Amino acid sequence: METRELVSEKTIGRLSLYRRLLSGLLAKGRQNIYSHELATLSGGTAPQVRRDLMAIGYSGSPSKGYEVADLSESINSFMDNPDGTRGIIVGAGNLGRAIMAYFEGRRPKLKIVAAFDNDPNKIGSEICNCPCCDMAYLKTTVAQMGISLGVITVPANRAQEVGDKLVDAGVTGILNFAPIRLHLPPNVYVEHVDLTTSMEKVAYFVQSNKDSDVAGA
Amino acid sequence: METRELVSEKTIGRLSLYRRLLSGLLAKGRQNIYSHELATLSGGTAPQVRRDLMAIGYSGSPSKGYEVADLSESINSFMDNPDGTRGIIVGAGNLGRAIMAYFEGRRPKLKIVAAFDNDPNKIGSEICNCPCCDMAYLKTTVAQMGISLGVITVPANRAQEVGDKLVDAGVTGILNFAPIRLHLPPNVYVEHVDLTTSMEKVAYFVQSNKDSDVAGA
DNA sequence: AAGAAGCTGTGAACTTTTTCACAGATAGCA
DNA sequence: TGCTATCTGTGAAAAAGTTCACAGCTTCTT
Repeated sequence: METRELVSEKTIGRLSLYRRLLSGLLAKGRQNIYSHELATLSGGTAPQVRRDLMAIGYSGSPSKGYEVADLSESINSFMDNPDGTRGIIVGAGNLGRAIMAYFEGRRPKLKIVAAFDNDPNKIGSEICNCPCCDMAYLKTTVAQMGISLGVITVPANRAQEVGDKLVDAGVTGILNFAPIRLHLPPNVYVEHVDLTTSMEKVAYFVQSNKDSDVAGA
Repeated sequence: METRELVSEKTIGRLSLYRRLLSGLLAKGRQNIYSHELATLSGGTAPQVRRDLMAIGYSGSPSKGYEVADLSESINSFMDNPDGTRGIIVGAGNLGRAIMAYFEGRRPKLKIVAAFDNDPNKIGSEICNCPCCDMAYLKTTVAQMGISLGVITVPANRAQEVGDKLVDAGVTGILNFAPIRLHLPPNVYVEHVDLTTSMEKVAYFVQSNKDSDVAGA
């Protein structure tokens, strides 16, 4: 009944990138684009782009390629919840506040509407146009505002507890920045953004470059 | 001559997680651990853990499993550059400063030693014990301090230019937080952390959960 | 001392993801 | 009109990553 579950996580990630690139092109007045051009912009390959668009049932035209505006709109309607998606963030420390600032106004259909923290100095203040609330109000806020997404930016030792509270409150998708893996029911989608691992991966591959002098472009 | 290039990027990522988990266990006085326990902690499977450790040539013992301290040390010596890895960050905005704070003192062999920005108000100041310098000094700093890693936290429209400057200065690994794909020579390792995509993926899978009520655990 | 239990290491099977390669389509041109 | 060039859509092949399943080892128990 739903084609949705059939589209892989990786494809979803790339579609998100494509539509962002397409927005940029659209702003520059670009009308059409070929798969190999989108591939270059997105750092992928042409067949991959075509496969990804095939996954959402989008068709281009031979020799004109894809229509930028139309494709962009198709990705939107495939990915966005028409009613919008509302999220909250738990942990209003440096990282939490930076992420709120980063996302503010980025997509019309996806908004962070409240922050939560347990620091009395933060509670009651406003961060990036969002109220910062006491954790005690998490469950009622989620229910009242129809929140489905939670962002976790608390320290590692509090992350599991916060994840449990979010799930208990009814959140079904979590973006976790804490450097541990959360244990949550399988119907909750969890995306781990592990900054330490990302950094250490780069450090590792830097080192291996150094060992073996690479020859040629 | 080097086993290093044979270990996949995914395995490196998991090793980074394993050693972090092992540090935690070590601090609690834990001595031994089985593959299935590490699997639970890391959100993977037991055979996967064993395969990953096989990749670095580490052997456990049947019925005792792996020695926590020894395994942790083995991963360190596999992943860390013995001379340490020094990095710089370009872009001292909200996100850049949050990331500096996040990494400060996290690993002895991996340090961010300087920040760069083009805002005159920031230049000359100190952020998380790092000097914030003018972009003009990037190249000489990289050379003088033996920097091999760069973190990009500038807006999308400046990211490619910053990437080019980093590579020109001699950096061979980049952690990019700007929401575009960088075009750089193939000998430079680039890790993209795309916060927008991560968020949009969660939003997408949240929505698809809602469509089809999941039955059972 | 011998059997039971439960682990690791790993070849082989399987699954997922990516890439290839080409039929079919469209537009431009002579 | 017919030829050429170049694109898309996609079956099939290849590659990458994961899981299975079991031989072999070690310890514990009786």
